[in-house]
Amino acid sequence: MAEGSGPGAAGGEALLFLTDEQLRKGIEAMFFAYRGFTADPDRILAEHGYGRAHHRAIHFINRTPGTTVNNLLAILGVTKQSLNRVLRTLVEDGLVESRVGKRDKRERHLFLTERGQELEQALSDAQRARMRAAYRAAGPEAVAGFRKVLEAMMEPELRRHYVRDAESVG
Amino acid sequence: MAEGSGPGAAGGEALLFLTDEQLRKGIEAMFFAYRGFTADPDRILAEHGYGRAHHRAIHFINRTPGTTVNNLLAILGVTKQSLNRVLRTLVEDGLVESRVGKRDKRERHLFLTERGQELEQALSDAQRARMRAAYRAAGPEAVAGFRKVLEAMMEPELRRHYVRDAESVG
DNA sequence: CTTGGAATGTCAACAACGCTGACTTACCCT
DNA sequence: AGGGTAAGTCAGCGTTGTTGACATTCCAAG
Repeated sequence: MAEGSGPGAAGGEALLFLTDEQLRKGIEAMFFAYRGFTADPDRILAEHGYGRAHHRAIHFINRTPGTTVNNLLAILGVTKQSLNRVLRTLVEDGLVESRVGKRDKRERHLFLTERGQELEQALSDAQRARMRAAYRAAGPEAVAGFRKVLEAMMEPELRRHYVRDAESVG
Repeated sequence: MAEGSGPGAAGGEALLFLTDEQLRKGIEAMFFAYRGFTADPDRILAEHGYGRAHHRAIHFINRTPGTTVNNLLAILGVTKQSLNRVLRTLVEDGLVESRVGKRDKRERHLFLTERGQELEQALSDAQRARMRAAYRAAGPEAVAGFRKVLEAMMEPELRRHYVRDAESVG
Protein backbone atom coordinates (compact mmCIF):
# COMPACT_ATOMS: atom_id res chain seq x y z
CA MET A 1 0.00 0.00 0.00
CA ALA A 2 2.41 2.67 1.16
CA GLU A 3 4.33 2.52 -2.07
CA GLY A 4 6.27 5.76 -1.87
CA SER A 5 6.38 6.51 1.80
CA GLY A 6 9.86 7.87 2.20
CA PRO A 7 11.92 10.14 0.01
CA GLY A 8 13.86 8.00 -2.36
CA ALA A 9 12.05 4.87 -1.21
CA ALA A 10 10.67 3.45 -4.42
CA GLY A 11 12.30 4.30 -7.70
CA GLY A 12 14.72 6.92 -6.48
CA GLU A 13 14.79 10.69 -6.76
CA ALA A 14 13.01 10.79 -10.11
CA LEU A 15 9.74 9.85 -8.38
CA LEU A 16 10.06 12.23 -5.46
CA PHE A 17 6.80 13.90 -6.51
CA LEU A 18 4.95 10.63 -5.90
CA THR A 19 5.61 10.34 -2.16
CA ASP A 20 2.59 9.97 0.09
CA GLU A 21 3.33 13.37 1.53
CA GLN A 22 3.37 15.04 -1.86
CA LEU A 23 0.14 13.28 -2.74
CA ARG A 24 -1.46 14.47 0.47
CA LYS A 25 -0.49 18.03 -0.43
CA GLY A 26 -2.10 17.63 -3.80
CA ILE A 27 -5.25 16.29 -2.19
CA GLU A 28 -5.55 19.23 0.15
CA ALA A 29 -4.74 21.62 -2.68
CA MET A 30 -7.71 20.23 -4.61
CA PHE A 31 -9.94 20.64 -1.58
CA PHE A 32 -8.98 24.23 -0.80
CA ALA A 33 -8.83 25.32 -4.42
CA TYR A 34 -12.28 23.96 -5.18
CA ARG A 35 -13.65 26.11 -2.39
CA GLY A 36 -12.15 29.19 -4.01
CA PHE A 37 -13.31 28.02 -7.39
CA THR A 38 -16.98 28.01 -6.34
CA ALA A 39 -16.93 30.90 -3.87
CA ASP A 40 -17.77 33.76 -6.26
CA PRO A 41 -20.58 32.06 -8.18
CA ASP A 42 -22.01 30.80 -4.89
CA ARG A 43 -22.43 34.38 -3.69
CA ILE A 44 -24.30 35.40 -6.84
CA LEU A 45 -26.45 32.28 -6.77
CA ALA A 46 -27.42 32.90 -3.16
CA GLU A 47 -28.78 36.33 -4.10
CA HIS A 48 -31.16 34.61 -6.51
CA GLY A 49 -32.06 31.77 -4.18
CA TYR A 50 -30.23 29.23 -6.29
CA GLY A 51 -27.50 26.71 -5.54
CA ARG A 52 -24.61 25.05 -7.31
CA ALA A 53 -26.88 22.58 -9.02
CA HIS A 54 -28.57 25.46 -10.84
CA HIS A 55 -25.21 26.83 -11.88
CA ARG A 56 -24.13 23.54 -13.38
CA ALA A 57 -27.34 23.19 -15.37
CA ILE A 58 -27.12 26.75 -16.65
CA HIS A 59 -23.49 26.33 -17.60
CA PHE A 60 -23.97 23.24 -19.71
CA ILE A 61 -27.21 24.41 -21.31
CA ASN A 62 -25.35 27.52 -22.34
CA ARG A 63 -22.47 25.49 -23.68
CA THR A 64 -24.72 23.20 -25.71
CA PRO A 65 -28.05 24.89 -26.44
CA GLY A 66 -30.82 22.48 -27.34
CA THR A 67 -29.30 19.65 -25.31
CA THR A 68 -31.72 17.13 -23.83
CA VAL A 69 -32.34 16.25 -20.22
CA ASN A 70 -30.76 12.87 -20.80
CA ASN A 71 -27.64 14.46 -22.23
CA LEU A 72 -27.34 16.69 -19.24
CA LEU A 73 -27.70 13.73 -16.90
CA ALA A 74 -24.73 11.98 -18.42
CA ILE A 75 -22.59 15.08 -17.98
CA LEU A 76 -23.70 16.09 -14.51
CA GLY A 77 -23.76 12.61 -13.05
CA VAL A 78 -26.85 13.03 -10.91
CA THR A 79 -30.20 11.28 -11.09
CA LYS A 80 -32.77 12.66 -13.48
CA GLN A 81 -35.05 13.33 -10.54
CA SER A 82 -32.49 15.63 -8.97
CA LEU A 83 -31.89 17.44 -12.21
CA ASN A 84 -35.59 17.71 -12.87
CA ARG A 85 -36.24 19.62 -9.68
CA VAL A 86 -33.59 22.16 -10.62
CA LEU A 87 -34.79 22.47 -14.21
CA ARG A 88 -38.38 22.93 -13.08
CA THR A 89 -37.51 25.95 -10.97
CA LEU A 90 -35.39 27.42 -13.77
CA VAL A 91 -38.24 27.01 -16.25
CA GLU A 92 -40.79 28.44 -13.79
CA ASP A 93 -38.52 31.44 -13.19
CA GLY A 94 -38.18 32.01 -16.90
CA LEU A 95 -34.46 31.36 -17.19
CA VAL A 96 -34.69 28.16 -19.20
CA GLU A 97 -37.03 27.12 -22.00
CA SER A 98 -37.92 23.47 -22.48
CA ARG A 99 -39.14 22.54 -25.96
CA VAL A 100 -40.65 19.16 -26.82
CA GLY A 101 -38.52 17.34 -29.39
CA LYS A 102 -39.73 17.39 -32.98
CA ARG A 103 -38.32 14.03 -34.00
CA ASP A 104 -38.79 12.33 -30.65
CA LYS A 105 -41.56 13.83 -28.56
CA ARG A 106 -40.27 12.19 -25.41
CA GLU A 107 -37.24 14.43 -25.43
CA ARG A 108 -37.08 17.97 -24.06
CA HIS A 109 -34.61 20.34 -25.65
CA LEU A 110 -33.25 22.98 -23.29
CA PHE A 111 -32.37 26.59 -24.04
CA LEU A 112 -31.47 29.63 -21.96
CA THR A 113 -33.87 32.54 -22.26
CA GLU A 114 -32.50 36.05 -22.44
CA ARG A 115 -32.70 36.35 -18.67
CA GLY A 116 -31.05 32.97 -18.34
CA GLN A 117 -28.18 34.17 -20.50
CA GLU A 118 -27.81 37.23 -18.31
CA LEU A 119 -27.40 35.13 -15.18
CA GLU A 120 -25.03 32.81 -17.01
CA GLN A 121 -22.90 35.80 -17.97
CA ALA A 122 -22.80 37.08 -14.41
CA LEU A 123 -21.81 33.67 -13.08
CA SER A 124 -19.17 32.86 -15.64
CA ASP A 125 -17.74 36.36 -15.52
CA ALA A 126 -17.19 35.94 -11.80
CA GLN A 127 -15.72 32.48 -12.14
CA ARG A 128 -13.52 33.41 -15.07
CA ALA A 129 -12.17 36.41 -13.20
CA ARG A 130 -10.90 34.15 -10.43
CA MET A 131 -9.55 31.69 -12.96
CA ARG A 132 -7.87 34.41 -14.96
CA ALA A 133 -6.14 35.78 -11.88
CA ALA A 134 -4.89 32.32 -10.96
CA TYR A 135 -3.70 31.61 -14.49
CA ARG A 136 -1.96 34.94 -14.70
CA ALA A 137 -0.24 34.43 -11.35
CA ALA A 138 0.91 30.93 -12.25
CA GLY A 139 1.94 31.46 -15.86
CA PRO A 140 1.31 29.54 -19.10
CA GLU A 141 3.49 26.54 -18.34
CA ALA A 142 1.87 25.98 -14.97
CA VAL A 143 -1.53 26.20 -16.66
CA ALA A 144 -0.58 23.50 -19.15
CA GLY A 145 0.47 21.25 -16.29
CA PHE A 146 -2.67 22.08 -14.34
CA ARG A 147 -4.88 20.99 -17.23
CA LYS A 148 -2.82 17.88 -17.80
CA VAL A 149 -3.12 16.64 -14.22
CA LEU A 150 -6.84 17.45 -14.01
CA GLU A 151 -7.52 15.56 -17.18
CA ALA A 152 -5.67 12.52 -15.88
CA MET A 153 -7.76 12.68 -12.72
CA MET A 154 -11.15 12.48 -14.44
CA GLU A 155 -13.19 9.31 -14.76
CA PRO A 156 -12.59 8.02 -18.28
CA GLU A 157 -16.33 8.03 -18.81
CA LEU A 158 -16.45 11.78 -18.18
CA ARG A 159 -13.28 12.67 -20.02
CA ARG A 160 -15.28 12.25 -23.21
CA HIS A 161 -17.42 15.22 -22.27
CA TYR A 162 -14.42 17.39 -21.60
CA VAL A 163 -13.64 18.94 -24.96
CA ARG A 164 -9.91 19.37 -25.05
CA ASP A 165 -8.05 20.96 -27.90
CA ALA A 166 -5.60 23.70 -28.85
CA GLU A 167 -3.20 23.03 -26.02
CA SER A 168 -0.48 24.71 -28.03
CA VAL A 169 0.47 26.94 -25.14
CA GLY A 170 3.97 26.19 -23.94
CA MET B 1 -15.57 42.14 -19.20
CA ALA B 2 -14.69 40.05 -22.25
CA GLU B 3 -11.09 41.00 -21.94
CA GLY B 4 -9.48 38.23 -23.92
CA SER B 5 -12.21 37.06 -26.23
CA GLY B 6 -10.26 36.43 -29.39
CA PRO B 7 -6.91 34.83 -29.98
CA GLY B 8 -4.30 37.51 -29.93
CA ALA B 9 -6.81 40.13 -28.86
CA ALA B 10 -5.31 41.55 -25.70
CA GLY B 11 -1.59 41.36 -25.23
CA GLY B 12 -0.77 39.08 -28.12
CA GLU B 13 0.10 35.40 -28.32
CA ALA B 14 1.81 35.29 -24.94
CA LEU B 15 -1.61 35.53 -23.28
CA LEU B 16 -3.35 32.96 -25.41
CA PHE B 17 -4.00 30.91 -22.29
CA LEU B 18 -6.16 33.72 -20.88
CA THR B 19 -8.86 33.71 -23.54
CA ASP B 20 -12.41 33.18 -22.35
CA GLU B 21 -12.46 29.87 -24.17
CA GLN B 22 -9.32 28.63 -22.44
CA LEU B 23 -10.73 29.77 -19.12
CA ARG B 24 -13.97 27.91 -19.77
CA LYS B 25 -11.96 24.77 -20.44
CA GLY B 26 -10.17 25.21 -17.16
CA ILE B 27 -13.47 25.65 -15.36
CA GLU B 28 -14.90 22.45 -16.79
CA ALA B 29 -11.65 20.64 -16.09
CA MET B 30 -12.01 21.57 -12.42
CA PHE B 31 -15.59 20.36 -12.38
CA PHE B 32 -14.93 16.99 -14.01
CA ALA B 33 -11.68 16.38 -12.18
CA TYR B 34 -13.22 17.06 -8.79
CA ARG B 35 -15.78 14.37 -9.51
CA GLY B 36 -12.99 11.89 -10.17
CA PHE B 37 -11.14 13.16 -7.14
CA THR B 38 -13.99 12.27 -4.78
CA ALA B 39 -15.34 9.19 -6.57
CA ASP B 40 -13.26 6.51 -4.86
CA PRO B 41 -13.60 7.76 -1.27
CA ASP B 42 -17.32 8.32 -1.86
CA ARG B 43 -17.78 4.64 -2.62
CA ILE B 44 -16.01 3.59 0.58
CA LEU B 45 -17.90 6.16 2.64
CA ALA B 46 -21.23 4.97 1.28
CA GLU B 47 -20.49 1.45 2.54
CA HIS B 48 -20.19 2.87 6.06
CA GLY B 49 -23.17 5.21 5.77
CA TYR B 50 -20.98 8.29 5.79
CA GLY B 51 -20.61 11.23 3.41
CA ARG B 52 -17.96 13.64 2.28
CA ALA B 53 -18.33 15.73 5.39
CA HIS B 54 -17.16 12.79 7.47
CA HIS B 55 -14.21 12.27 5.19
CA ARG B 56 -13.09 15.88 5.55
CA ALA B 57 -13.31 15.74 9.32
CA ILE B 58 -11.41 12.46 9.47
CA HIS B 59 -8.74 13.73 7.14
CA PHE B 60 -7.94 16.85 9.08
CA ILE B 61 -8.16 15.19 12.49
CA ASN B 62 -5.64 12.67 11.21
CA ARG B 63 -3.41 15.41 9.87
CA THR B 64 -3.46 17.36 13.13
CA PRO B 65 -4.33 15.07 16.05
CA GLY B 66 -5.59 16.93 19.09
CA THR B 67 -6.98 19.77 17.03
CA THR B 68 -10.03 21.54 18.45
CA VAL B 69 -13.49 21.89 16.97
CA ASN B 70 -12.85 25.56 16.41
CA ASN B 71 -9.66 24.84 14.50
CA LEU B 72 -11.47 22.42 12.29
CA LEU B 73 -14.19 24.98 11.60
CA ALA B 74 -11.70 27.47 10.26
CA ILE B 75 -10.27 24.89 7.91
CA LEU B 76 -13.49 23.30 6.72
CA GLY B 77 -15.43 26.53 6.32
CA VAL B 78 -18.73 25.22 7.61
CA THR B 79 -20.74 26.23 10.64
CA LYS B 80 -19.95 24.60 13.94
CA GLN B 81 -23.47 23.20 14.00
CA SER B 82 -22.87 21.37 10.73
CA LEU B 83 -19.56 20.04 11.88
CA ASN B 84 -20.99 19.04 15.22
CA ARG B 85 -23.53 16.70 13.65
CA VAL B 86 -20.77 14.91 11.79
CA LEU B 87 -18.46 14.72 14.79
CA ARG B 88 -21.24 13.41 17.00
CA THR B 89 -21.84 10.41 14.73
CA LEU B 90 -18.12 9.75 14.44
CA VAL B 91 -17.75 9.79 18.23
CA GLU B 92 -20.84 7.61 18.72
CA ASP B 93 -19.47 5.12 16.19
CA GLY B 94 -16.13 5.01 17.99
CA LEU B 95 -14.01 6.46 15.20
CA VAL B 96 -13.17 9.72 16.92
CA GLU B 97 -12.37 10.53 20.53
CA SER B 98 -13.21 13.94 21.97
CA ARG B 99 -11.23 14.96 25.05
CA VAL B 100 -12.04 17.99 27.16
CA GLY B 101 -9.18 20.48 27.12
CA LYS B 102 -6.87 20.59 30.13
CA ARG B 103 -5.96 24.25 29.93
CA ASP B 104 -9.31 25.44 28.59
CA LYS B 105 -12.19 23.17 29.51
CA ARG B 106 -14.41 24.71 26.83
CA GLU B 107 -12.30 23.15 24.14
CA ARG B 108 -12.60 19.60 22.82
CA HIS B 109 -9.48 18.00 21.45
CA LEU B 110 -10.11 15.50 18.69
CA PHE B 111 -8.27 12.24 17.98
CA LEU B 112 -8.86 9.28 15.73
CA THR B 113 -9.34 5.96 17.52
CA GLU B 114 -7.71 2.87 16.10
CA ARG B 115 -10.82 2.14 14.07
CA GLY B 116 -10.86 5.75 12.93
CA GLN B 117 -7.31 5.42 11.71
CA GLU B 118 -8.25 2.29 9.80
CA LEU B 119 -10.99 4.09 7.91
CA GLU B 120 -8.70 7.03 7.29
CA GLN B 121 -6.15 4.69 5.78
CA ALA B 122 -8.71 3.08 3.51
CA LEU B 123 -9.96 6.47 2.35
CA SER B 124 -6.62 8.09 1.77
CA ASP B 125 -5.19 4.98 0.14
CA ALA B 126 -8.00 5.11 -2.40
CA GLN B 127 -7.65 8.82 -2.99
CA ARG B 128 -3.88 8.69 -3.21
CA ALA B 129 -4.03 5.86 -5.72
CA ARG B 130 -6.05 8.03 -8.06
CA MET B 131 -3.79 10.99 -7.42
CA ARG B 132 -0.68 8.94 -7.95
CA ALA B 133 -1.94 7.63 -11.28
CA ALA B 134 -2.74 11.17 -12.42
CA TYR B 135 0.61 12.50 -11.26
CA ARG B 136 2.48 9.68 -12.94
CA ALA B 137 0.59 10.16 -16.18
CA ALA B 138 1.19 13.91 -16.21
CA GLY B 139 4.78 14.03 -15.03
CA PRO B 140 6.66 16.11 -12.43
CA GLU B 141 6.59 19.40 -14.29
CA ALA B 142 2.85 19.21 -14.87
CA VAL B 143 2.42 18.46 -11.17
CA ALA B 144 4.38 21.55 -10.21
CA GLY B 145 2.13 23.65 -12.47
CA PHE B 146 -0.96 21.95 -11.12
CA ARG B 147 -0.04 22.85 -7.55
CA LYS B 148 0.86 26.39 -8.55
CA VAL B 149 -2.47 27.12 -10.21
CA LEU B 150 -4.49 25.52 -7.43
CA GLU B 151 -2.69 27.56 -4.84
CA ALA B 152 -3.38 30.77 -6.74
CA MET B 153 -7.04 29.83 -6.88
CA MET B 154 -7.53 29.49 -3.12
CA GLU B 155 -9.05 32.14 -0.93
CA PRO B 156 -6.13 33.93 0.74
CA GLU B 157 -7.73 33.16 4.09
CA LEU B 158 -7.49 29.43 3.41
CA ARG B 159 -4.11 29.44 1.76
CA ARG B 160 -2.71 29.77 5.26
CA HIS B 161 -3.97 26.31 6.15
CA TYR B 162 -2.46 24.76 3.08
CA VAL B 163 1.00 23.77 4.22
CA ARG B 164 3.24 24.15 1.24
CA ASP B 165 6.89 23.30 1.25
CA ALA B 166 9.59 21.21 -0.43
CA GLU B 167 8.50 21.95 -3.97
CA SER B 168 11.94 21.04 -5.19
CA VAL B 169 10.59 18.80 -7.88
CA GLY B 170 11.72 20.01 -11.29
C1' DC C 1 -52.39 -2.60 -36.62
C1' DT C 2 -51.62 -3.98 -32.20
C1' DT C 3 -49.11 -5.05 -28.39
C1' DG C 4 -45.20 -5.33 -25.16
C1' DG C 5 -40.85 -3.62 -23.84
C1' DA C 6 -37.64 0.13 -23.48
C1' DA C 7 -36.61 5.00 -23.14
C1' DT C 8 -37.65 9.85 -21.62
C1' DG C 9 -39.21 12.70 -18.40
C1' DT C 10 -42.30 13.89 -14.00
C1' DC C 11 -44.12 13.51 -9.21
C1' DA C 12 -43.46 12.00 -4.26
C1' DA C 13 -40.99 11.00 -0.32
C1' DC C 14 -36.54 10.26 2.15
C1' DA C 15 -31.40 11.16 3.66
C1' DA C 16 -27.11 13.95 3.92
C1' DC C 17 -25.46 18.21 5.01
C1' DG C 18 -25.38 22.95 4.44
C1' DC C 19 -27.73 26.99 7.28
C1' DT C 20 -29.73 30.17 11.51
C1' DG C 21 -31.35 30.56 16.24
C1' DA C 22 -31.32 29.52 21.10
C1' DC C 23 -28.84 27.61 24.72
C1' DT C 24 -25.08 25.80 28.31
C1' DT C 25 -20.63 25.89 30.05
C1' DA C 26 -16.33 27.97 30.75
C1' DC C 27 -13.13 31.67 30.54
C1' DC C 28 -11.51 36.30 31.37
C1' DC C 29 -11.55 41.21 32.27
C1' DT C 30 -13.16 44.79 35.21
C1' DA D 1 -18.71 38.96 41.98
C1' DG D 2 -20.61 40.21 37.45
C1' DG D 3 -20.88 40.83 32.42
C1' DG D 4 -19.21 40.01 28.02
C1' DT D 5 -17.09 36.67 25.01
C1' DA D 6 -15.82 32.18 23.26
C1' DA D 7 -16.52 26.98 22.60
C1' DG D 8 -19.53 23.67 21.92
C1' DT D 9 -24.48 21.39 21.81
C1' DC D 10 -29.43 20.89 20.55
C1' DA D 11 -33.47 21.98 17.49
C1' DG D 12 -35.39 22.96 13.20
C1' DC D 13 -35.24 24.42 8.16
C1' DG D 14 -33.67 24.47 2.97
C1' DT D 15 -31.00 22.61 -0.90
C1' DT D 16 -29.87 18.76 -3.31
C1' DG D 17 -28.58 14.25 -3.49
C1' DT D 18 -31.17 9.51 -3.44
C1' DT D 19 -34.94 5.57 -4.70
C1' DG D 20 -39.71 4.27 -6.05
C1' DA D 21 -43.84 4.73 -8.78
C1' DC D 22 -45.76 6.54 -12.85
C1' DA D 23 -47.24 8.78 -17.61
C1' DT D 24 -45.95 9.37 -22.25
C1' DT D 25 -43.71 8.11 -26.39
C1' DC D 26 -41.16 5.26 -29.40
C1' DC D 27 -40.08 1.03 -31.74
C1' DA D 28 -39.91 -3.73 -32.93
C1' DA D 29 -42.35 -8.36 -33.11
C1' DG D 30 -46.13 -10.57 -34.48
